[in-house]
Amino acid sequence: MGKSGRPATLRDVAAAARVHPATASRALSPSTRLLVSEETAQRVTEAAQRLGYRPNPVARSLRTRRSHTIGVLIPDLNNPLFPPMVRGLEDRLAERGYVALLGNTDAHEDRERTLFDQMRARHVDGLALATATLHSPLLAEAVEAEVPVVLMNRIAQEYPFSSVSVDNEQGEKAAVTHLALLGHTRIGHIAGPQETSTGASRYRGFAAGMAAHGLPVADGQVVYATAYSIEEGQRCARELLDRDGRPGSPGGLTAIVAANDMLAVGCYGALDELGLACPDDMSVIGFNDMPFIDRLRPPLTTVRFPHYQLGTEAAKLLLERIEGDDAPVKILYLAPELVARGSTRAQSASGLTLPPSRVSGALPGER
Amino acid sequence: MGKSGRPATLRDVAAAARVHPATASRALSPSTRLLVSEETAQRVTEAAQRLGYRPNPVARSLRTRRSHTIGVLIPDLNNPLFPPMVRGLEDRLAERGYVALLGNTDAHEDRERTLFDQMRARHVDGLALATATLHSPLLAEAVEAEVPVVLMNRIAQEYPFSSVSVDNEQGEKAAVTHLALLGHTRIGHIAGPQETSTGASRYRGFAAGMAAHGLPVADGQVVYATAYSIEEGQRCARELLDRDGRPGSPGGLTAIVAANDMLAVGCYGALDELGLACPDDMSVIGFNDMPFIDRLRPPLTTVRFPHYQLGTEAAKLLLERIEGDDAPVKILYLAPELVARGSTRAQSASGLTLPPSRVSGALPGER
DNA sequence: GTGAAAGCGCTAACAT
DNA sequence: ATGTTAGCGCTTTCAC
Repeated sequence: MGKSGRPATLRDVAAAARVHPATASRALSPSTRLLVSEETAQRVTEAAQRLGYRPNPVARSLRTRRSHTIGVLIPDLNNPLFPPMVRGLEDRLAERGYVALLGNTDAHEDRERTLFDQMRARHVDGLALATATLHSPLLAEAVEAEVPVVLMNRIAQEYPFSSVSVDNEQGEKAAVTHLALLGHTRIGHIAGPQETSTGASRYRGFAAGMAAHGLPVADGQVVYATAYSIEEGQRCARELLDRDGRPGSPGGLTAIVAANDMLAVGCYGALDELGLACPDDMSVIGFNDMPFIDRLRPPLTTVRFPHYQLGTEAAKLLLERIEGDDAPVKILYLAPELVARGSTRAQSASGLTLPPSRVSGALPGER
Repeated sequence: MGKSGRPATLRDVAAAARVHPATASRALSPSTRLLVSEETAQRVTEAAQRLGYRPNPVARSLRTRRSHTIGVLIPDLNNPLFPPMVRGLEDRLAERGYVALLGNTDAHEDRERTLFDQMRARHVDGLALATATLHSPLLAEAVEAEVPVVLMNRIAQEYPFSSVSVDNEQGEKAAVTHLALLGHTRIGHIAGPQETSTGASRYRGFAAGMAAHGLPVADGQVVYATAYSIEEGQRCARELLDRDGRPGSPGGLTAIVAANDMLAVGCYGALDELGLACPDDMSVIGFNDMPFIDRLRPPLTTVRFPHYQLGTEAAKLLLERIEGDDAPVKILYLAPELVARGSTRAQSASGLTLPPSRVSGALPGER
């Protein structure tokens, strides 16, 4: 802060260093510093220091047409998946002098449109999109406006956008393998909403996993949730157990693969209602490894989803596109990781529960 | 978007409407629209529409020295308290055309300083601070720089800052009352870090509650956590139970009031270790009503903290100070609410557990 | 190596 | 009611 009260400008620094403002500008910008004699550069730097000069990013943006601002669109910050993702993104962006403008769409189409427009108006240098309902108009506009975009946990093949997602199919397949190695053969699936890419790909992973282990999937063995909520999980689990008979009864399920942790928590509720115990009567496995999910009784076995890294990687890809001259579009997949906890347990072929075994230790990527 | 490719500027609009740019500016700004004839205003608006004109907020900021941006400093977005708070803030700010710049300090002093400076450099119109380690230098600087500030869940009497917080003392007192009405008399407290305002005020609330019910507090009956973490909760609970003897033994505790939910979850862990059951052997009560805390076994009785409203109210107070000419500084307290769940249960004077009773229904504000 | 001049897009004071 | 002028603070040609 200058003595004067109002913050020092480049002009003030130039005056103090007895040079032209343009020279001061050159001396202070790392990229142009070599255009200026070492001696004057020194003098300017020192003057800036003395006056507590801080460049005005607004003026700079006006001139350079770069705002050093990234728009981030997510459905809802309260969904526990997003805070770590956003932190990853912001941490990485901050390192490079960017800040994030966050918008919650609540999966509302017009809210999404409004936020998109507002961010464009604020001249964001790039966009990171994690919204579930991502409609082509937005993407097409982004292409036309040449705004760099990175997609988080979403893929849009038809657009030239980098994206980073977790390999959901592979993760859900690993979940099935985990159960299969524990001796389960009659495994149900609570699928996520099929219009979401996670719901669809995890369902594919489930089917692929079952097929890989030669396990049949009967009609009633999959129930589709209409939302990723505890209530839906409970409803679907109820339906699954009704249809296929309770565990213990012939042909009854012995395990449920839920498309995410919330649905798995719903399973716990349904099992409670029916007086069944997890994992004794039924093994349950989730997806995401949400915070505190390891504190439930029993601690939930789940497929960990590296949320924070999803954010940092997305930031990297986006910055590449923004700053690199010719960075290619990249489609990045992060490997999920099975986390075995107390909600899954070995099962004999006869339908009797076995004591916990070490067989699960053989799974790659497990901890 | 104009045909030309590059976005339309005010100049373009003015040209299209055959008026001077200044007139176009007046016609487009709600506050100055009355200075212009209805007819030309119409013409300008239409031209703007046609050209897809969007004002450049950067240029506007440079001119008006208002950025319509608010800096928000929190310790860590991953802490489940903050997402709802931030959403409340952002939702309210968005209504008024403001956006939030979010910064995570991780309770790191220099990180806080860096972020503070960056936000000042970006000319935020105001600051919302929820950082735990809030040092006077920052506050003093904010005063000097005349940046409006609102404190969230913090109070700094010595500064002219509005603040909104939950009445922690009152909330913790209600927790004690809940237990007292259930018949508990030997109640321990796991206090939060005493250098945080929440830790200190909840401790006061605990003491006040005990006093109000004529219950003595022996020396070993309070243990101080050094952090709001599950691990610390577990450590403290262990210590509490060691010191005062297990429940059942004469003089042993029958209930624990933890200064927040994380610490309460730690209690669950310690009870598990010792082979004790909650609520049969020991009642436990938390603070915050974190998401999913109602899904633990047993569901945690806790003091609900209206996080979202804390955010919305903070936004209101801040905008008042920014936009109002002479809005006074306000210190706002939000009332907490006791949420009775399965982790607390009635206790006879003799130390025997009674079946659940309805007595707790009498508590005001309970649900 | 440095200075001069111009301009990013907008708005506010002043003039008419 | 509208046009003129100027300038927010910075960077970037272009001269010298």
